[in-house]
Amino acid sequence: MSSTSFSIAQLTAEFDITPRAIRFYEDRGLITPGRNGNRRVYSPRDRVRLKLILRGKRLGLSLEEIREIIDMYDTEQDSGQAQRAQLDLLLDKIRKRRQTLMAQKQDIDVLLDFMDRVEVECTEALIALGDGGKLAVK
DNA sequence: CTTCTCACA
DNA sequence: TGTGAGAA
Repeated sequence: MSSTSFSIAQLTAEFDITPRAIRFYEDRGLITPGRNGNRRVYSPRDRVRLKLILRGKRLGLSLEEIREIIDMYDTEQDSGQAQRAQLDLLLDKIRKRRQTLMAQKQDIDVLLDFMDRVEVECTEALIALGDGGKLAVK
């Protein structure tokens, strides 16, 4: 049954990432696959964790933040409270991430406006120089 | 195919 | 946060 364990190649194919990225996550302590000799063996649980890692990345979370969250996923055997704690943490991460994004969006809008003004200034300066260079296309 | 290490943006 | 190279 290939359903009980996966090779690193199977995982890279399924999630479209490199073997090195997967080993990197392991190095960072996000996943701890077993070993068959020196080959890594990934359990269904490892696969789920990998999926969670990728989802966290999409949300723009750091590997450290992702680790905090999915580590609770294990502690959740006692369901209930732990489940709640994990969800609360993820919610908190998402809200902070949103704040950061909003601030960046604000900075971008300000920069875009500034560029509009500088562009106009440049164009006017060019015209003042005596010729609308661009417009005089032969 | 997979492993590891060193170096590097 | 990963990648590339090179050796085993």
